[in-house]
Amino acid sequence: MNAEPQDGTVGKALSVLDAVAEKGGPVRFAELLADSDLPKATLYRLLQTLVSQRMLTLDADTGTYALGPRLMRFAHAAWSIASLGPIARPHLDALSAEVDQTIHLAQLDHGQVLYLDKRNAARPISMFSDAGKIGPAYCTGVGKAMLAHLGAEALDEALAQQSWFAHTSKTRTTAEALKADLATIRVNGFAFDDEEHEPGIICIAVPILTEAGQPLGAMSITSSTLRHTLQELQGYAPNLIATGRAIAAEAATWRFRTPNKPH
Amino acid sequence: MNAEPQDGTVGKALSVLDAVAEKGGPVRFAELLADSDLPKATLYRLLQTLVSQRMLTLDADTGTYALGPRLMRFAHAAWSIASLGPIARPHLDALSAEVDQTIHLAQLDHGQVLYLDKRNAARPISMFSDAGKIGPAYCTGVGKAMLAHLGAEALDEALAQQSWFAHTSKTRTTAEALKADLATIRVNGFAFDDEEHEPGIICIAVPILTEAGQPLGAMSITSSTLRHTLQELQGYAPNLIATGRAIAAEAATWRFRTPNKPH
DNA sequence: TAGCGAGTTCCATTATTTGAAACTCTGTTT
DNA sequence: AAACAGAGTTTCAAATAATGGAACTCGCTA
Repeated sequence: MNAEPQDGTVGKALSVLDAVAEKGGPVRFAELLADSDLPKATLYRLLQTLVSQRMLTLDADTGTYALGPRLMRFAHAAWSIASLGPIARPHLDALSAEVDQTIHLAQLDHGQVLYLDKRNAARPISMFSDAGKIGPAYCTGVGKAMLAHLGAEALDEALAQQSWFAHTSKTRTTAEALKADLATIRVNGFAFDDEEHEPGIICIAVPILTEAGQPLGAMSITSSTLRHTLQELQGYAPNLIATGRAIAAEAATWRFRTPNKPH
Repeated sequence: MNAEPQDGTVGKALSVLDAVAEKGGPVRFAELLADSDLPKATLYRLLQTLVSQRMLTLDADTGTYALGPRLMRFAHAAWSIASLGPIARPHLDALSAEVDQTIHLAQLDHGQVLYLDKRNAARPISMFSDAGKIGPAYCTGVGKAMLAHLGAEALDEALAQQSWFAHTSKTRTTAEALKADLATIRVNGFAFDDEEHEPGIICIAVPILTEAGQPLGAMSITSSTLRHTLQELQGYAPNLIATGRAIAAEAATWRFRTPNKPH
C-alpha cells in the first residue's frame, strides 16, 4: 500500500505519524491498525514510543491519538534554520507594503509545493495555519516557477510525483503539456497560474534561484479574475523578479554563515 | 549527558534531530559526532535514514545537515488538528481588532510554554515570538496562568523542569515564591508578568480551561512599562477571560468532532 | 453467562542494529 | 613526491532490539 522506502524502525515510526496526520483528527488504535500493514503488537509499541517521545499525544479519556507538540518545536527550528523563511521575511514585508496583494513564499518538497510564508492583503500575520501547508506543483504558479528551473533528472522525478488531477478545465494534466509551459516560463522568467488550480484564482510567480540556477523557492502574487487580468498581474513581474533576486543574493551568503551558539 | 529516555532507535533518531535543531545552523557530521554519545557508524546510518526520510537535508556541497521540510508538514498538521490554534483563531482576530495590542496564544509542553499563535499591535513592540517557539513557564504570563491550574503532581513535575534563571531582578527563582504567586493567580483568574522575563515588558494572561478545570492553553496581552501599568492592563482582564471561556467552550465540542476525510 | 471487540502483554524467533576496524577520499605537510 | 591527517564511508561478526502469533484482560452487549 505504501511505495515509500521504510528505513527500518525509524521509517515505520514516521509512517505512523503520517497516518495520524492524514486522519485529520483524533484516531483510535483500531483505526490505525486497519490502515496500517504493521502487526498489532508492533504498531502498539511504536505508538507507545511516539507518545513517550511527545511526537504523539494520547487522550486517556477517549483513547485517541493526535500529533504531538514536539513536532511544532521542530518545525519552528526547521523554518528558522533551514528555510528561506527568515531571509525572505523582510523582503516580503516590503513587497507587501508596496503591492497590497496576497503573497506566497514556497519551496519544493517531494515534488510538491510547501508554503513557507504568506502575506494577506488585509491581515498581516503568518503562522502555521499557512506555513507548512502543501499544494500541487504542476498547477500552481510557485510550483511551475520552480519546476521550470529543475535539471532534467530532477524534473522527471518531480513530474512522476504529480497527481495530474484536473482541478479545472484549464489544468495541464500531462507531462508534455506542462513541459511546454515550463519552457515559456524559463524564457519569461515568471510563471502564471491561469485558473489551473482553482476557478477564478490567478497568480504570477517567480523562482528564487541560486547562482548555479537551482530553485531555492518561489514567490507569488495571487488575485482573482474579478480583480485582475493576467496582463495586469504581469505588471508586478519586475518587482517580483527584483525581490526574488534580492532574497537569492542574501541566501547565498546565508549558506555560509557561522552557526549560532545555543543558549 | 541526556537524561531523557531513549526508546530504542526511534528515540535515538529524535535525539539526533534535537541535536541538529540546537545547533542553529547547518552542521557537519563531525560536529554531531562530538556532541553525541553514539558511535560513529551508528550516527552515520541514523543520519542517512533521516535524510532519506526528509526529516533532515544534506547539503552535498558543504556536507552539512539541516532540519528537513517534512517537519514543517507535520507541524502544520499538528497545529491544524491537535492544537487550540484553529479554534482560537477567529477569537484572537476579534480580540485583536478590539484591543490593539500584542496577543499570544500558547500551550504547555514539557514544562515549557509553546506559542501557537500571535497577533501584533499596529505599532508592534520589539520582541520576537512565533508559533512553535518555546519559552519559560515560570516567568511568563501565559506560563504562570497555566501552571496555576495544574494538579499537584503535574505541577511538581513541571516545576522540576524549570531553569529558575533570574532573567531580571523581578524573576521568581524558587518553587516556593512561584507557588505563592500561583495561588494569587488562581484566585484572580488572571496572571501578570511584571517584567519577570524581560525588563520593561509586562503582560496579563488568562488560562483556557476545560470544564474539569485543566489548562488547555493560555492567552496574553503584552505591553511595555512605557505604555502601560499593570493596573491598566488589568482593564483587559474581563475581555480576556470572556474570550478564554469562549475558546474553551468551542474546544469542548471540538474534541468530539468527526475527523475530516482527506482529499 | 457467553460472546465480542478493543486494547494490552508475553516470549521464543528473527532480523536489525551495533561498533571496532579498515578503507577511501581530499587536502596539507615534510 | 611521498607521507600524513582529518573527515566521511563501508564492512562484518556479535549483540541486541524488534517482531508478531497467540494468549490475556477488560468493558460492553446480547
